[in-house]
Amino acid sequence: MSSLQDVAAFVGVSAATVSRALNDKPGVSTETRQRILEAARELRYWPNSTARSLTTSRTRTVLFVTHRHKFPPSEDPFYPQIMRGLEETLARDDYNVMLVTLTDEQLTAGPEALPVLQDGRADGLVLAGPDIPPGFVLRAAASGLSVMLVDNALRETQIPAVVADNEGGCRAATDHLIEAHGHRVIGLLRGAEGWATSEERTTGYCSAIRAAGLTPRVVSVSETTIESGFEAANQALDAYPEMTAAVAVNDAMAIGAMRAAGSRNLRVPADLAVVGFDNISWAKFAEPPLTTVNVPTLEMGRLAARLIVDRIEGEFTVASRTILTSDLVVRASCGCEKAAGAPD
Amino acid sequence: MSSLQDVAAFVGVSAATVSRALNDKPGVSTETRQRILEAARELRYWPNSTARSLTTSRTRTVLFVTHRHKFPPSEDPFYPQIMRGLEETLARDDYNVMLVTLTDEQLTAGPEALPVLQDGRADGLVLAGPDIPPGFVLRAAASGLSVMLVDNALRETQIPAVVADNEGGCRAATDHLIEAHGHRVIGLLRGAEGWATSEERTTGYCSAIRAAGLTPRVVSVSETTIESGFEAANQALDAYPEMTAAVAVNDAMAIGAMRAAGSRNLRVPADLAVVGFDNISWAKFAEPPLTTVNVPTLEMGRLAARLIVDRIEGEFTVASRTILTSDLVVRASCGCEKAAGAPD
DNA sequence: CTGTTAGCGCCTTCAT
DNA sequence: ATGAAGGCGCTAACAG
Repeated sequence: MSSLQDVAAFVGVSAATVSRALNDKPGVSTETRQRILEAARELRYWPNSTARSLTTSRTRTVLFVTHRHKFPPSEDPFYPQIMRGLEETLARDDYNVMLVTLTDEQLTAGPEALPVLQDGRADGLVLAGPDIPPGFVLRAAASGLSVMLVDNALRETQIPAVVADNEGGCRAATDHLIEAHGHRVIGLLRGAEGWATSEERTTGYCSAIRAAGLTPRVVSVSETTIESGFEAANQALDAYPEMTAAVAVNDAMAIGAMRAAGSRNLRVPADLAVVGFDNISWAKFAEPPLTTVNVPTLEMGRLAARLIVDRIEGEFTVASRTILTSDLVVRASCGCEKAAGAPD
Repeated sequence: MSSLQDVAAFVGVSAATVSRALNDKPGVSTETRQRILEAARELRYWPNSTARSLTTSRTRTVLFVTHRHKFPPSEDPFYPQIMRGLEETLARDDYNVMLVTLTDEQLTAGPEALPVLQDGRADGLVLAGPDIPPGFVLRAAASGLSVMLVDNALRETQIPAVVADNEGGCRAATDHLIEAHGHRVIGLLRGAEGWATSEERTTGYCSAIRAAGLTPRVVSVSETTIESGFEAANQALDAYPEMTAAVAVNDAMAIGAMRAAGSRNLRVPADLAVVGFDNISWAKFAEPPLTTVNVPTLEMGRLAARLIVDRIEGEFTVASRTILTSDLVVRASCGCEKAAGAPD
């Protein structure tokens, strides 16, 4: 590999001049600049990023940090998709993404204990997912690195975040069951308390329910998997026999709920309408196809990329919390018609 | 951030001694080593990875390179999962993974045109997916970086690869249709020619078919998506009206085939048995649940991690091609019984 | 406009 | 067992 020195020697100028020419800095005559560019091409010169980082103390690297179990999240490319959006957009600005998945222990030990966050390898962190402890986020932000949250938010802080409109999306889904299908007894199947997204979705459900003069019926279980959806639906059906519809806080739970209905010989949507949240990849292949709320994962990643680059490069950013709209995707599990046959 | 110098000054020794102590090199008395370690902890010292890389010319970074459309592959976390396995295992050896997704243009332009492959940012590349052009692979390997292939292989080269047993898996699937269910007219739905994995799966199908004294009936379409599976199945059903079973080279095509059957009022598996390949996450939620061949994606990533670290660190590695077994996952779409109800 | 000097933080001879 | 010196490849400050 040839170095800056090689190019300088080749052209017969100093290294400083080559550096200036290659970095589009002023102070080089058009002619020598030309000769330098040609020489660089000829010698197949590429600036060594390590050396550059050492002097500039910028790595043009962003860490995509998630809880290890989230990547891939049990069964769906939710976070991978965010990462892809991130990578795609960062690449345009010549930034790179590094994947960092953290165990529970590492998450509780905190950012100080992680070499990769301390050794100057990265300029910024994108912390993805509601299961990154607030303490971790705060201490990471205090460490001098630029920090962004995605699919998570810390109220009462200035840490910028990109989130889906969980509340609005869940309200829309619940409204749809009430208004388009006339349901009056609608359960909410949710996971553990404490995660921002779950709380927000619950709020959306409750607000739609209350606005229609109905009673909220919430069942909480400890996780948000297919299995726990199965369990939560059974609990709900036992507790509220007159229930005709269920809103699940995510698609995995919704799938579980549909399985639970099936195991009780209830037809979906005739006997029990079900809607989910996330619009994961296989929601459309569920039987019946799942009505759900879309979360624009790719967009979240893209936006996070722009925002973190702005922060790293010291640009002024106003918004500290960006909410992306989450639209209802109507399929068949809510009771709407849906042509079978060809894929959509 | 404190530097090596700071620690040295604090303890009252030279930087060289601190370096030796921290890197477990001989030539430091047990006592000073102790004092240095304590000082480092106290000052919250972390070696700066950039500076270290500059002197050692090692970055402890591996690039995970895929075609951009593969990540996430159309709808399933196949490559994300490989990447996760890679990351998980690399992390144990203090290596990091960077995600690089390449467009068609970048793939044809070749590795020389990609700064990230030329600027000394990484020690090695894991090239994932059959759609990385051979030329790209060869030139990457010639560039001095350590290279590994995953879910792809280049015959007649020494480039190490980790692949699933595509041939054996597809043979097993086809055998199952013949032996367990007595099918005699079995179609193969495949995508474009040229990709190693597709070719190998086709070979497995053909060998099973021939071993049973049957005739291969292959339908090739240009892609391997749900849509193209729909199309291929329709073509096959038109061409071979007596066909009672279909093997698809991947699960997406299998899902498409089941939809095609449905649109012709054929029941799966009664009128048309279908098996897929990959065991993607939603295969088990298909209706009926899809019988398919599992590909151990996590394991592929883990193994790739070990092998590339060995290569980077100059260890001797014998195998240039590692084949991981791919087992048949029997569900209902092949005609076997499968209890409905609770998730599996 | 161009060159010289210095230094980023670390590792590695070579001396002592 | 320890220290001094040099250099990895690049950028930045200061001269000219």
